[in-house]
Amino acid sequence: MNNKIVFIGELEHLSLHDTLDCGQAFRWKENSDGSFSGVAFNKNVRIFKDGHNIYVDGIEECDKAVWRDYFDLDRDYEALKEIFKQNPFMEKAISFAPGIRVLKQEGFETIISFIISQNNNIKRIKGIIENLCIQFGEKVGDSYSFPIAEKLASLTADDLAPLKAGFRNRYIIDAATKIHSGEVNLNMLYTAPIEEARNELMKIVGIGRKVADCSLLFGFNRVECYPVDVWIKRVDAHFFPDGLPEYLVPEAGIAQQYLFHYARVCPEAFSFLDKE
DNA sequence: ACCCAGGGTAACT
DNA sequence: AGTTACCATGGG
Repeated sequence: MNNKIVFIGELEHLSLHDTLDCGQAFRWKENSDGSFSGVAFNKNVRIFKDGHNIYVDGIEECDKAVWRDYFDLDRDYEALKEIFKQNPFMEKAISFAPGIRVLKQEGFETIISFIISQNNNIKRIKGIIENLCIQFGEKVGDSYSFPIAEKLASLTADDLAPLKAGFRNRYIIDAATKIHSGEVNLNMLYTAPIEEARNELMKIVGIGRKVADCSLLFGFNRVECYPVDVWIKRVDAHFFPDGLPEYLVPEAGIAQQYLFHYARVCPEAFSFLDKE
């Protein structure tokens, strides 16, 4: 294997830690030196920063555009954050983890991952996905690729029993089957009107609005999607009872990721609730 | 023993 | 059309 280190881009305000471990991706592992290892686009890579420079170790020069896309490097997050900060709670959320960027991950992997995420916690989601890859993926370096739709479509729900994903097993199989057959068309999800895209994904048993929105946001770069999970429900109830302000709406999904991470990780976020 | 986790489905009013 | 039990599993 050609273990080449490729320069991806230069960006001061990108934190690999905040971005790769804020609950949008589940397969990255932090190394002791602060770099991250994992498998994406069928390659086992290591990502690290040197100063402001971002590097991916283990790819070819021609893959550079894919990885720039993965980190959404051509979007101006600093300008976005300035706009978002008009809201005081948003300002706190951004200050807590300013280096977050919303990734553009692989579509199929994202869909299956967020099916697994439902009524589940992040630690366990990671474990189930890792076992899914080991069991049904292909060996890539010293790790495993995410299984392709064709492979999962050839299985039954019972075949997934070792994953301990419980009631989600049949959802995974239904998704893989409909995607592999073309009954659910992933290509349209990038550009279709958002309601149509959501409905396309919701043809799959086990995908409702929330999982559809997470899939579209993290897997298809649909930044207008605002997935509402239990944490965002709390945020909305206390800080956006009348809906999101207009300046958050066009990229609501990006705002959502700052809010989600802050609400979930920082105990201070809802400390005002203790005053009762 | 009870409650919760990046929810969805089916079966109720 | 709006609620609610139930769905597997593991951790607090």
